[in-house]
Amino acid sequence: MPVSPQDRFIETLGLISQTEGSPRISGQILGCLVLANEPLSLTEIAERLDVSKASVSTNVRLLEIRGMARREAMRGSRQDHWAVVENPHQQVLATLADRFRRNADTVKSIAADFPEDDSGEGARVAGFAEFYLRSADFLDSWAQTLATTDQHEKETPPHVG
Amino acid sequence: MPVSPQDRFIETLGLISQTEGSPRISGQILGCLVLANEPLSLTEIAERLDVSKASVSTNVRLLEIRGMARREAMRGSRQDHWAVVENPHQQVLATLADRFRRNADTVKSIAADFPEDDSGEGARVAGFAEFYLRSADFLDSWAQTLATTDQHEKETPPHVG
DNA sequence: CGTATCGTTCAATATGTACTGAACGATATT
DNA sequence: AATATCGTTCAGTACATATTGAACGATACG
Repeated sequence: MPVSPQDRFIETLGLISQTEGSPRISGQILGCLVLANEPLSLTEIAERLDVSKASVSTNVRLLEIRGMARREAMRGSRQDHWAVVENPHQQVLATLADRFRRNADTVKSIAADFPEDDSGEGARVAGFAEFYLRSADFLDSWAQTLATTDQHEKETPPHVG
Repeated sequence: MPVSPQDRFIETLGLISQTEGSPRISGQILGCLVLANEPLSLTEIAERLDVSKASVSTNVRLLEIRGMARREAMRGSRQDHWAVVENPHQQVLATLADRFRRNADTVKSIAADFPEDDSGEGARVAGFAEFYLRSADFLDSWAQTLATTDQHEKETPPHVG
Protein backbone atom coordinates (compact mmCIF):
# COMPACT_ATOMS: atom_id res chain seq x y z
CA MET A 1 0.00 0.00 0.00
CA PRO A 2 1.19 3.55 -0.72
CA VAL A 3 2.76 5.50 2.11
CA SER A 4 0.90 8.63 3.08
CA PRO A 5 2.57 12.06 2.75
CA GLN A 6 2.30 12.35 6.51
CA ASP A 7 4.29 9.19 7.08
CA ARG A 8 6.90 10.24 4.53
CA PHE A 9 7.30 13.61 6.19
CA ILE A 10 7.71 12.03 9.61
CA GLU A 11 10.18 9.48 8.30
CA THR A 12 12.16 12.13 6.42
CA LEU A 13 12.53 14.29 9.51
CA GLY A 14 13.66 11.18 11.36
CA LEU A 15 16.38 10.52 8.80
CA ILE A 16 17.52 14.13 8.77
CA SER A 17 17.68 14.08 12.54
CA GLN A 18 19.76 10.93 12.35
CA THR A 19 22.28 12.30 9.86
CA GLU A 20 22.66 15.34 12.08
CA GLY A 21 23.67 13.11 14.95
CA SER A 22 20.43 13.13 16.90
CA PRO A 23 18.11 10.23 17.67
CA ARG A 24 15.82 9.36 14.81
CA ILE A 25 12.81 9.38 17.07
CA SER A 26 13.30 13.00 18.06
CA GLY A 27 12.90 14.01 14.42
CA GLN A 28 9.87 11.80 14.03
CA ILE A 29 8.25 13.33 17.09
CA LEU A 30 8.89 16.78 15.69
CA GLY A 31 7.18 15.82 12.44
CA CYS A 32 4.31 14.39 14.40
CA LEU A 33 3.78 17.62 16.30
CA VAL A 34 4.11 19.77 13.20
CA LEU A 35 1.45 17.79 11.38
CA ALA A 36 -0.94 17.72 14.31
CA ASN A 37 -0.68 21.47 14.93
CA GLU A 38 -2.25 20.91 18.28
CA PRO A 39 -0.86 19.62 21.56
CA LEU A 40 -0.50 15.83 21.65
CA SER A 41 -0.23 13.61 24.68
CA LEU A 42 2.67 11.28 25.29
CA THR A 43 0.47 8.28 24.60
CA GLU A 44 -0.88 9.75 21.38
CA ILE A 45 2.64 10.34 20.06
CA ALA A 46 3.79 6.87 21.08
CA GLU A 47 0.84 5.21 19.35
CA ARG A 48 1.17 7.36 16.23
CA LEU A 49 4.84 6.42 15.83
CA ASP A 50 4.51 2.92 17.23
CA VAL A 51 7.34 3.34 19.73
CA SER A 52 7.57 3.03 23.48
CA LYS A 53 6.35 5.75 25.78
CA ALA A 54 9.76 5.76 27.41
CA SER A 55 11.39 6.82 24.17
CA VAL A 56 8.84 9.53 23.61
CA SER A 57 9.33 10.77 27.16
CA THR A 58 13.09 11.16 26.84
CA ASN A 59 13.10 12.49 23.29
CA VAL A 60 10.30 14.95 23.67
CA ARG A 61 12.25 16.44 26.54
CA LEU A 62 15.29 16.57 24.28
CA LEU A 63 13.22 18.65 21.87
CA GLU A 64 12.22 20.82 24.81
CA ILE A 65 15.86 21.41 25.75
CA ARG A 66 16.63 22.36 22.17
CA GLY A 67 13.76 24.77 22.26
CA MET A 68 11.66 23.14 19.56
CA ALA A 69 8.82 21.80 21.66
CA ARG A 70 7.03 22.92 24.78
CA ARG A 71 4.89 21.27 27.37
CA GLU A 72 1.29 22.38 27.65
CA ALA A 73 -1.45 21.74 30.11
CA MET A 74 -4.80 20.90 28.58
CA ARG A 75 -7.83 21.61 30.76
CA GLY A 76 -9.87 18.54 31.47
CA SER A 77 -6.91 16.22 31.04
CA ARG A 78 -4.35 15.02 33.52
CA GLN A 79 -1.91 14.22 30.76
CA ASP A 80 0.90 16.45 29.63
CA HIS A 81 0.56 17.65 26.10
CA TRP A 82 3.28 18.71 23.73
CA ALA A 83 3.39 21.16 20.85
CA VAL A 84 5.98 22.70 18.55
CA VAL A 85 7.00 26.24 19.38
CA GLU A 86 6.18 29.04 16.96
CA ASN A 87 9.57 29.23 15.27
CA PRO A 88 11.38 25.98 16.07
CA HIS A 89 14.38 26.41 13.77
CA GLN A 90 15.32 29.74 15.20
CA GLN A 91 15.75 28.14 18.61
CA VAL A 92 17.89 25.39 17.20
CA LEU A 93 20.25 27.88 15.63
CA ALA A 94 20.65 29.67 18.92
CA THR A 95 21.51 26.40 20.62
CA LEU A 96 24.02 25.63 17.91
CA ALA A 97 25.55 29.06 18.37
CA ASP A 98 26.07 28.33 22.03
CA ARG A 99 27.87 25.12 21.22
CA PHE A 100 30.15 26.92 18.80
CA ARG A 101 30.88 29.55 21.38
CA ARG A 102 31.94 26.86 23.82
CA ASN A 103 34.15 25.35 21.14
CA ALA A 104 35.72 28.76 20.63
CA ASP A 105 36.42 29.14 24.33
CA THR A 106 37.96 25.71 24.65
CA VAL A 107 40.22 26.05 21.64
CA LYS A 108 41.18 29.57 22.60
CA SER A 109 42.39 28.50 26.01
CA ILE A 110 44.43 25.75 24.41
CA ALA A 111 45.97 28.21 21.98
CA ALA A 112 47.10 30.31 24.92
CA ASP A 113 49.21 27.45 26.22
CA PHE A 114 51.47 27.35 23.21
CA PRO A 115 54.86 29.05 23.59
CA GLU A 116 55.61 32.14 21.54
CA ASP A 117 58.32 30.58 19.39
CA ASP A 118 56.36 27.57 18.20
CA SER A 119 56.69 28.19 14.46
CA GLY A 120 53.08 29.34 14.28
CA GLU A 121 51.33 26.41 15.91
CA GLY A 122 49.61 28.58 18.49
CA ALA A 123 48.54 31.06 15.84
CA ARG A 124 46.93 28.38 13.73
CA VAL A 125 45.13 26.97 16.73
CA ALA A 126 43.93 30.46 17.59
CA GLY A 127 42.64 30.70 14.02
CA PHE A 128 40.40 27.75 14.71
CA ALA A 129 39.03 29.43 17.81
CA GLU A 130 38.43 32.54 15.74
CA PHE A 131 36.41 30.54 13.26
CA TYR A 132 34.17 29.06 15.93
CA LEU A 133 33.59 32.44 17.47
CA ARG A 134 32.62 34.05 14.19
CA SER A 135 30.46 31.06 13.40
CA ALA A 136 28.53 31.61 16.58
CA ASP A 137 27.95 35.21 15.58
CA PHE A 138 26.79 34.12 12.17
CA LEU A 139 24.35 31.61 13.56
CA ASP A 140 22.87 34.22 15.84
CA SER A 141 22.40 36.72 13.04
CA TRP A 142 20.94 33.96 10.93
CA ALA A 143 18.40 33.15 13.61
CA GLN A 144 17.66 36.84 13.80
CA THR A 145 16.99 36.94 10.08
CA LEU A 146 14.61 34.02 10.39
CA ALA A 147 12.76 35.79 13.16
CA THR A 148 12.34 39.07 11.29
CA THR A 149 11.48 37.68 7.86
CA ASP A 150 9.00 35.05 8.96
CA GLN A 151 6.65 34.63 6.03
CA HIS A 152 3.51 34.78 8.15
CA GLU A 153 4.38 38.07 9.81
CA LYS A 154 2.01 37.26 12.63
CA GLU A 155 3.32 39.87 15.02
CA THR A 156 5.94 42.55 15.20
CA PRO A 157 9.32 40.80 15.29
CA PRO A 158 11.51 41.42 18.31
CA HIS A 159 14.35 43.79 17.70
CA VAL A 160 17.67 43.05 19.33
CA GLY A 161 20.32 45.70 19.16
CA MET B 1 52.62 13.63 33.19
CA PRO B 2 50.98 16.79 31.88
CA VAL B 3 49.30 16.66 28.48
CA SER B 4 50.87 18.89 25.84
CA PRO B 5 48.82 21.67 24.21
CA GLN B 6 49.21 19.80 20.95
CA ASP B 7 47.59 16.68 22.33
CA ARG B 8 44.79 18.68 23.90
CA PHE B 9 44.10 20.44 20.61
CA ILE B 10 44.00 17.15 18.74
CA GLU B 11 41.77 15.55 21.32
CA THR B 12 39.45 18.56 21.38
CA LEU B 13 38.97 18.51 17.62
CA GLY B 14 38.28 14.80 17.92
CA LEU B 15 35.54 15.41 20.46
CA ILE B 16 34.03 18.23 18.44
CA SER B 17 34.03 16.00 15.40
CA GLN B 18 32.30 13.32 17.40
CA THR B 19 29.55 15.56 18.74
CA GLU B 20 28.91 16.73 15.19
CA GLY B 21 28.28 13.15 14.16
CA SER B 22 31.59 12.42 12.45
CA PRO B 23 34.23 9.88 13.42
CA ARG B 24 36.48 11.07 16.19
CA ILE B 25 39.57 10.13 14.26
CA SER B 26 38.74 12.46 11.40
CA GLY B 27 38.87 15.40 13.77
CA GLN B 28 42.11 14.18 15.29
CA ILE B 29 43.68 13.86 11.87
CA LEU B 30 42.61 17.39 11.06
CA GLY B 31 44.26 18.67 14.21
CA CYS B 32 47.36 16.71 13.38
CA LEU B 33 47.62 18.30 9.95
CA VAL B 34 46.91 21.77 11.26
CA LEU B 35 49.70 21.51 13.82
CA ALA B 36 52.22 20.06 11.39
CA ASN B 37 51.58 22.72 8.76
CA GLU B 38 53.37 20.51 6.28
CA PRO B 39 52.24 17.43 4.37
CA LEU B 40 52.29 14.27 6.48
CA SER B 41 52.38 10.69 5.27
CA LEU B 42 49.78 8.12 6.19
CA THR B 43 52.27 6.34 8.42
CA GLU B 44 53.31 9.52 10.19
CA ILE B 45 49.72 10.35 11.01
CA ALA B 46 48.96 6.82 12.21
CA GLU B 47 51.99 6.81 14.50
CA ARG B 48 51.29 10.30 15.82
CA LEU B 49 47.73 9.36 16.78
CA ASP B 50 48.51 5.75 17.64
CA VAL B 51 45.76 4.35 15.44
CA SER B 52 45.71 1.92 12.55
CA LYS B 53 46.74 2.94 9.06
CA ALA B 54 43.41 1.60 7.83
CA SER B 55 41.53 4.15 9.92
CA VAL B 56 43.77 6.95 8.73
CA SER B 57 43.29 5.88 5.14
CA THR B 58 39.52 5.95 5.28
CA ASN B 59 39.19 9.04 7.43
CA VAL B 60 41.73 11.17 5.62
CA ARG B 61 39.75 10.52 2.46
CA LEU B 62 36.63 11.57 4.33
CA LEU B 63 38.38 14.86 5.04
CA GLU B 64 39.25 15.06 1.36
CA ILE B 65 35.61 14.56 0.34
CA ARG B 66 34.58 17.30 2.73
CA GLY B 67 37.20 19.53 1.20
CA MET B 68 39.31 20.01 4.31
CA ALA B 69 42.42 18.04 3.30
CA ARG B 70 44.20 17.41 0.04
CA ARG B 71 46.62 14.79 -1.18
CA GLU B 72 50.06 15.97 -2.11
CA ALA B 73 52.96 14.34 -3.87
CA MET B 74 56.32 14.90 -2.22
CA ARG B 75 59.33 14.61 -4.48
CA GLY B 76 61.72 11.93 -3.39
CA SER B 77 59.01 9.95 -1.64
CA ARG B 78 56.70 7.30 -2.92
CA GLN B 79 54.26 7.91 -0.11
CA ASP B 80 51.17 10.04 -0.38
CA HIS B 81 51.24 13.08 1.82
CA TRP B 82 48.31 14.97 3.24
CA ALA B 83 47.83 18.60 4.18
CA VAL B 84 44.99 20.89 5.26
CA VAL B 85 43.63 23.18 2.58
CA GLU B 86 43.98 26.94 2.95
CA ASN B 87 40.50 27.61 4.26
CA PRO B 88 39.14 24.30 5.50
CA HIS B 89 35.97 25.55 7.15
CA GLN B 90 34.74 27.28 4.04
CA GLN B 91 34.55 23.96 2.24
CA VAL B 92 32.67 22.36 5.08
CA LEU B 93 30.02 25.03 4.95
CA ALA B 94 29.54 24.47 1.25
CA THR B 95 29.09 20.76 1.84
CA LEU B 96 26.57 21.49 4.56
CA ALA B 97 24.71 23.82 2.23
CA ASP B 98 24.37 21.03 -0.31
CA ARG B 99 22.92 18.75 2.30
CA PHE B 100 20.38 21.37 3.32
CA ARG B 101 19.43 21.92 -0.29
CA ARG B 102 18.75 18.23 -0.67
CA ASN B 103 16.65 18.33 2.47
CA ALA B 104 14.70 21.22 0.99
CA ASP B 105 14.04 19.33 -2.23
CA THR B 106 12.90 16.20 -0.43
CA VAL B 107 10.56 17.98 1.95
CA LYS B 108 9.22 20.19 -0.82
CA SER B 109 8.21 17.23 -2.93
CA ILE B 110 6.47 15.71 0.04
CA ALA B 111 4.62 18.95 0.70
CA ALA B 112 3.32 18.85 -2.86
CA ASP B 113 1.57 15.55 -2.20
CA PHE B 114 -0.73 16.97 0.45
CA PRO B 115 -4.26 17.78 -0.68
CA GLU B 116 -5.41 21.39 -0.73
CA ASP B 117 -7.97 21.08 2.05
CA ASP B 118 -5.71 19.52 4.64
CA SER B 119 -6.20 22.13 7.35
CA GLY B 120 -2.74 23.54 6.68
CA GLU B 121 -0.62 20.40 6.95
CA GLY B 122 0.89 20.88 3.50
CA ALA B 123 1.60 24.52 4.21
CA ARG B 124 3.46 23.73 7.40
CA VAL B 125 5.48 21.04 5.66
CA ALA B 126 6.31 23.51 2.91
CA GLY B 127 7.48 25.88 5.62
CA PHE B 128 10.05 23.32 6.65
CA ALA B 129 11.30 23.06 3.08
CA GLU B 130 11.48 26.83 2.96
CA PHE B 131 13.69 26.85 6.03
CA TYR B 132 16.13 24.34 4.58
CA LEU B 133 16.34 26.25 1.33
CA ARG B 134 17.02 29.57 3.00
CA SER B 135 19.51 27.89 5.28
CA ALA B 136 21.44 26.60 2.31
CA ASP B 137 21.60 30.10 0.87
CA PHE B 138 22.79 31.48 4.15
CA LEU B 139 25.51 28.86 4.49
CA ASP B 140 26.75 29.64 1.02
CA SER B 141 26.95 33.34 1.66
CA TRP B 142 28.65 32.63 4.94
CA ALA B 143 31.28 30.52 3.22
CA GLN B 144 31.69 33.33 0.71
CA THR B 145 32.40 35.77 3.49
CA LEU B 146 35.00 33.45 4.97
CA ALA B 147 36.67 33.22 1.59
CA THR B 148 36.93 36.93 0.97
CA THR B 149 37.65 38.03 4.51
CA ASP B 150 41.01 37.91 6.16
CA GLN B 151 41.39 35.89 9.33
CA HIS B 152 41.63 38.89 11.62
CA GLU B 153 39.29 41.53 10.23
CA LYS B 154 35.69 41.15 11.13
CA GLU B 155 32.79 41.82 8.84
CA THR B 156 29.08 42.23 9.21
CA PRO B 157 27.13 39.10 8.36
CA PRO B 158 25.33 39.07 5.01
CA HIS B 159 21.60 39.42 4.84
CA VAL B 160 19.87 36.67 2.92
CA GLY B 161 16.52 37.17 1.33
C1' DC C 1 61.44 -10.59 -13.46
C1' DG C 2 61.40 -10.99 -8.32
C1' DT C 3 61.01 -8.21 -4.18
C1' DA C 4 59.64 -4.53 -1.33
C1' DT C 5 56.77 -0.73 -0.22
C1' DC C 6 52.75 1.60 -0.66
C1' DG C 7 47.43 2.44 -0.08
C1' DT C 8 43.01 0.34 -0.10
C1' DT C 9 39.49 -3.05 0.90
C1' DC C 10 37.05 -6.32 3.68
C1' DA C 11 35.53 -9.34 7.33
C1' DA C 12 35.52 -9.30 12.23
C1' DT C 13 35.51 -6.98 16.53
C1' DA C 14 34.86 -3.30 19.77
C1' DT C 15 32.24 0.43 21.26
C1' DG C 16 28.84 3.78 21.94
C1' DT C 17 24.10 4.68 22.32
C1' DA C 18 19.24 4.39 20.91
C1' DC C 19 15.44 1.99 22.43
C1' DT C 20 12.57 -0.99 25.26
C1' DG C 21 10.06 -3.18 29.28
C1' DA C 22 9.40 -3.09 33.92
C1' DA C 23 9.53 -0.83 38.21
C1' DC C 24 8.93 3.35 40.69
C1' DG C 25 7.19 7.85 42.62
C1' DA C 26 3.79 11.30 42.27
C1' DT C 27 -0.68 13.02 41.67
C1' DA C 28 -5.55 12.69 40.94
C1' DT C 29 -9.89 10.26 41.59
C1' DT C 30 -13.37 7.50 44.22
C1' DA D 1 -7.33 5.71 52.53
C1' DA D 2 -7.31 2.93 48.48
C1' DT D 3 -7.00 2.72 43.71
C1' DA D 4 -5.94 4.30 39.17
C1' DT D 5 -3.46 7.04 35.94
C1' DC D 6 0.25 9.59 34.79
C1' DG D 7 5.47 10.51 33.57
C1' DT D 8 10.10 9.30 34.56
C1' DT D 9 13.99 6.38 35.58
C1' DC D 10 16.92 2.47 35.06
C1' DA D 11 18.95 -1.87 33.78
C1' DG D 12 19.16 -4.65 29.82
C1' DT D 13 19.03 -5.39 24.88
C1' DA D 14 19.40 -4.28 20.13
C1' DC D 15 21.58 -1.92 16.77
C1' DA D 16 24.56 0.96 14.14
C1' DT D 17 29.10 2.07 13.08
C1' DA D 18 33.89 3.18 14.22
C1' DT D 19 38.07 0.80 14.29
C1' DT D 20 41.25 -2.84 13.49
C1' DG D 21 44.20 -6.73 11.44
C1' DA D 22 44.98 -9.21 7.55
C1' DA D 23 44.72 -9.89 2.74
C1' DC D 24 44.97 -7.78 -1.69
C1' DG D 25 46.36 -5.09 -5.94
C1' DA D 26 49.37 -1.70 -7.67
C1' DT D 27 53.55 0.57 -8.27
C1' DA D 28 58.53 1.41 -7.63
C1' DC D 29 63.02 -0.60 -6.97
C1' DG D 30 66.84 -4.03 -7.37
